This record gives sequence, C-alpha cells and structure tokens, in this order.
Amino acid sequence: MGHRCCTKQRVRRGLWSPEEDEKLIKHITTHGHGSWTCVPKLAGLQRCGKSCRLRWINYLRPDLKKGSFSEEEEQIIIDVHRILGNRWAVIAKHLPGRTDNEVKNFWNSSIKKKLISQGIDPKTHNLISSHNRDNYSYCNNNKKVQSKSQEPFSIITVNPHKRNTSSHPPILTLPPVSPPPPHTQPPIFNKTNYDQNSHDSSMNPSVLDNLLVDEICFLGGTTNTVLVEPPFEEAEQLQNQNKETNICDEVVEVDKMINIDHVKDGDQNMYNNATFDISTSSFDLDKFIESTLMSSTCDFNFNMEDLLWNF
DNA sequence: AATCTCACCAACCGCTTGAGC
DNA sequence: TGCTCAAGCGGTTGGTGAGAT
Repeated sequence: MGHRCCTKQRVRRGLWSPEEDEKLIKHITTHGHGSWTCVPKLAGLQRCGKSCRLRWINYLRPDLKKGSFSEEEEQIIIDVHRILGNRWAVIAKHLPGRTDNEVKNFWNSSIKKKLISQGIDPKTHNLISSHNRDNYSYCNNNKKVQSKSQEPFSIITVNPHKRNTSSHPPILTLPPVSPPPPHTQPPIFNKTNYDQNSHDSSMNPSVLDNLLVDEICFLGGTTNTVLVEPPFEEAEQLQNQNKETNICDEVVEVDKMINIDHVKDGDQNMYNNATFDISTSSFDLDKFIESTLMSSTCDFNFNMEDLLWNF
C-alpha cells in the first residue's frame, strides 16, 4: 500500500539509486522544490512527492551534517528530550545539520540503551525505581533479561508542560512549600493524595492528601525531578534483593545517592534555587525548571522560551 | 563456509495541522 | 463552516551489514 498520492501513479519505492539522487539534487538546486507533488514529474523521477521531500530533507540537503553524533550533541538531545519528550523535530532544531529522523534513530539505537544501562528510564528521565527495576534489568553483557508486568512507578515527575499524551508520565501537582535552609531536611509529605488523573500543573495541596510519601528529596544534576522513595531501610533491603537477582551494582548505588541523608551540597543549592512561596501559595515553575537546567554541568546554549513553550 | 542474530538507519505509513477556497 | 490538499511529524518497518555461532 502506497501513499494516497502514490496510488494514482506508478512510482518506484525502496532505496534511492545514485542516479535518482543526482536528478533530485539537480532539479532542486536549479529550480527549488516548489510544490513537492510536482517535483518528481519535473525532475524526471518515478517517485511520489512525499518520497522526494523525505529524501531531500533527510539525506540530500547540502547543509546536513554527516557522521556520528558528538558527545555534546548527545547531551543536548538528552536534556531537551527530558523536557519535550519524543518531539524529534523540535529536538533536531537544537542540532544544526541534524534531522528529526536522524535524532530519532540515534535515540532509539544508542541513547535509550545507554540511559537504561545507567538505571534511568528513557521515557521519564527518572531513576528507575526499586519496585520497577525488574522491567529494566540488564546483565553485565547489556542484554535485557526480563521485561514483564509493568508496575506503577514510585518516582513522580514534575512535568514542565501540560501536554497530555500517553508517552508522558502523569504530572504531579505539588503543594507550596518553603525551601529549607541549607543542610536541613527537605519537607516530608505524609498521607498525601496523588491524583493520577490530574494533569494540571497548578499547585494544589489537596491532591497529595492520601499518598503515603515517607521521604522526598531532590535529585541534583540536570534533572527536574522530585523523587519519592521508600525509607532507607527498605531501600537497603531492596538493594540486597537486587544483588541476589543479578542487577548491576551501578543501579543499586543510585538508591544510596538519592537518599535524604546523602543529599550533597549541590543538590541543596538546586533545591534552594527553585522558588516556593508558602505565603502566597504560588510556585514559579519557570524559575524552577530554569534553575534545575542551569545547574547542569553541560554548557549548551538554547533559548528557554523556544525550548519550552514554542509548541 | 554457512547460518543466525542483532543493530543501524533509510524509507514508509498514517495521522495531524494549517492554508486556501 | 466545511472541504480538500500539501506539508509536517512521529511511529514503524524492512533491508543491509557486521559479528557471533
């Protein structure tokens, strides 16, 4: 089954030959593409316009950057993906010379696996929770050994945008809290209710009424994530279980790192940079996102406005 | 040497969006 | 307002080559 346009005429499909490439390049460089539906006829190609467009955009365009992705490019993809999700076209705009298709392929073939091996959920960019870790269990040879029942995540994300799609985790609405002074314990929310259906990013204390959260802390680095983790004793038990079930130590170490007793100075700084205001019940989400991103060790340039709200 | 498995990536498919009428 | 069509986009497929058995 071809495209709608392809059913009307006999068109070639599959890989492009060098001759076809040459014809397309010659036509577009001399005449421009104009209407893509007219291109195949004018260029003397037995292809549909859609196929020509894709070939030009993804492969023949002279401004395309060839070769493998640099570490800097990889970091940009990860950071932008954390905020925007699978919006490959928008992500690609932050990488001159790269196409959405190329970024998507690189993500699926390389970055995704790398994140999973580091104990990070590539969809949410959260650490893979202790409860859910079986779904991401990898042996030392990096082969997935098990991927069965999908338990709910115990890690909850503060999502900076309101996009409501199945590919995004539910958005946690946080109550307004005051930032703790440095080296003191972040707030503990007890008996709080996390409304799974709420995708409103406004701050409403009532939504946390029934969810039992024993400890809550902020993870440092480039993430904008609130982690809800079991008590440390339970984490240690899980760690022992994990060792028995052959889960790599690298992932287990993360539990210790994020425990409230082990929050580093940098994490505290990031926490303090976020603006919580209990007196006015307001929460500056923009500032929060910006502060978390700017705490990144990666030094890349992009416009926050474009990045977050240009859709 | 033959076969199998896996990863990569170009291309396809179908849906959404927006412009023009 | 509703229809058509082109363009854009994200998910998926399938061909190919490299490495393993």
